[in-house]
Amino acid sequence: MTMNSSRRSRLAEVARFAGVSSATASRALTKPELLSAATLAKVNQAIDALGYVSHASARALASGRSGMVGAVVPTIHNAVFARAIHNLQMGLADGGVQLVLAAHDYDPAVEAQAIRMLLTRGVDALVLVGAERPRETWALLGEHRERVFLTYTFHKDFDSIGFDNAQAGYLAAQHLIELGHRRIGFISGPRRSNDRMALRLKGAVDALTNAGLELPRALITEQEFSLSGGKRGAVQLMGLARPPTALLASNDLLAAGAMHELDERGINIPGEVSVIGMENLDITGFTKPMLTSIQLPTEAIGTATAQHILARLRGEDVARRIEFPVSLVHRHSTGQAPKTGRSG
Amino acid sequence: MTMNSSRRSRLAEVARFAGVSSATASRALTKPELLSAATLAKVNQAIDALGYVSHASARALASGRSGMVGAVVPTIHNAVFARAIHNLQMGLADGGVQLVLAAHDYDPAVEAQAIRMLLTRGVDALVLVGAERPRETWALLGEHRERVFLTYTFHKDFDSIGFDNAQAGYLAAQHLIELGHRRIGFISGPRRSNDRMALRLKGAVDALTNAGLELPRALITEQEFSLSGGKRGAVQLMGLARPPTALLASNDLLAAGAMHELDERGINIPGEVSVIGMENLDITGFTKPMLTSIQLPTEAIGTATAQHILARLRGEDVARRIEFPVSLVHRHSTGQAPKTGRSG
DNA sequence: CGTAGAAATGAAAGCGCTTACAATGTTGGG
DNA sequence: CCCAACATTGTAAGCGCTTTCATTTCTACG
Repeated sequence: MTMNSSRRSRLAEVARFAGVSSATASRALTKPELLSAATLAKVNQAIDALGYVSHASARALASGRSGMVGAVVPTIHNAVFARAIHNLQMGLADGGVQLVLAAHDYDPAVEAQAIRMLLTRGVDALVLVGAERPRETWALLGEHRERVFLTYTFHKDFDSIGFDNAQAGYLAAQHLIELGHRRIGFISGPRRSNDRMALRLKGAVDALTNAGLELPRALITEQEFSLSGGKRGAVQLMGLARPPTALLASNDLLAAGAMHELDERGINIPGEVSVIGMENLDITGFTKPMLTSIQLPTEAIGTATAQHILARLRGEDVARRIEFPVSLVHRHSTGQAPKTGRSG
Repeated sequence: MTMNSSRRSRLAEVARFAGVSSATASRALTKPELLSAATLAKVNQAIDALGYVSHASARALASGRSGMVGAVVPTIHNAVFARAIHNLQMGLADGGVQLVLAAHDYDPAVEAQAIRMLLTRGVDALVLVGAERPRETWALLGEHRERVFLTYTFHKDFDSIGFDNAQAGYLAAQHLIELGHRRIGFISGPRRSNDRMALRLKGAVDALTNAGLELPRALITEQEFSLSGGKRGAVQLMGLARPPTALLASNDLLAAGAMHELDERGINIPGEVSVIGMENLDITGFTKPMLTSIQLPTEAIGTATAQHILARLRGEDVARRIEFPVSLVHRHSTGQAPKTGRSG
């Protein structure tokens, strides 16, 4: 029941109204369990009567805690991050913590700047994506070791929440290899400042190596994360003298874009060329044929990160590392490699 | 050049190091033009030497300005909002302002709560989407009239940045009408707490009315924003005794999902049924046939909102209302209505 | 009853910065 | 050479809250 209209009331006024000291009024907000039931009730009544709203900056200054968590992500256009951020924000909100968001579009300088800003801002925790960044940025982060949380990759010095990107690449390649494919084209997302991509590629290479195969440079193409990027990737790979019999894309959007191109060229999927993606987005059910993909725990990362941070802020002792599994979801875009390759 | 490792240094130390008062040191940060070049240089040198980083909460408390802008959006999964937020954040960052983000998943109670939290937080500006919310929430916003910025719709009492949603619906329907369609099915996104959807629908109805046509209830279906939602919408509408000859979806994802369903039913697009979407996303170029859509100024909204807020914070006098145009992008999913309807 | 120890409350000192207001130094016209 | 007017810098009072430490009030037990 807000009464006074203009000036926001102070805690001191609440205290006076309730007939207690401002220390007690403050405790009603932060540590109610320290007060007797009667006092607490009086203060809360005063708060209602005056329509009191606490002043976040003042609290932050006095307590040293800001009640905010910062997150610096490459972009929120990518569904992977959109999901994770969404869950992160929702989870934090449940704990009364606000999310300050910054994106950097894969530019390390912008990321560094954002990190600096958020640290200045005094966020209680800082969520970052990946582990690839310039030495100076790491140095800065090192000074705030206990507030920094890494996602999508692991790092021994920081709390990390993620999954095994290499394993994701491995599973995808393994699947294709088992289907008899020997020449596999890899459509990667931007690899600059993006260790996840490098790891997925590495996993695929490992699988191939284990099978006595190779992934020549020519069969790797790097494209921006989009349908168009996937299309361009397919154009490039299928334009080779000896095109691959399978396309491994490091996300579903790229895979769907590639399928579009194959379709336009009249190439049968998976009869002539198999395609596999990653992330297991909605779109996998809407391609023709439906897209085989690697399920990544993107939502889980957001939720788990929120939980984890909240627990840490509460002072609980929690695991320094949370790893989620990845798995293959076999649909219809992958099949046996064609009997005879298109070339010698 | 950071020197002292542990304790973060204070402005007072900088002042001492530079041999000036702390007021002067402060001015070096906030109003450098008030200082003589020599003094400014001394202070900046001290700042470097001590690796000084200002304390945001302290500044906020003392100055009454937080350097943060809050945004409360329905969700960041929807590409429309993801884009706008991305641009908003980037634009604000250029002005040294941080973005605090909250999503509410179209739940008015959650939105109200988020608004309250952000206002408590003392954000310098608050960006909201749409104008449909409970009376109490409006009352709260009314108390902060000068900090609230509305996007995607207009409101006479608040600064607004958006476009004419009704016009978008009108254009789409008009296009179909001109192609001879008389029975148009409308696939809407969630309309609860979402005035944009209501407006788009209204625009379509207006266009139909102007042409002496109607949009019966049965031809309107409400689905969640996703490919699957679009598919379900098509299932529903095409399952009618007299199915429509055109589908108007209030976003491209819905339209693409609907096309998928039509395709599975062996219905030719646009020969038998035309489909039109809105937003003009990437995906319009990847459906078969390519999707006709209404171009919405989503990126512009983010960028413009950032500019606008920054200008306001600088105390500049700027327009209270910014409206961007929408336009039809004709591709291949819409065509002449079939000569003979499927029914009497 | 008296008293040790716990529970509840209060007094007051900041948290690190900004900003009126005051004080000092400069400049140029009369 | 004096003084108004301006340009710089300093003094000090907060901004609104939390929290340590001290004090008072209970509780329970001998």
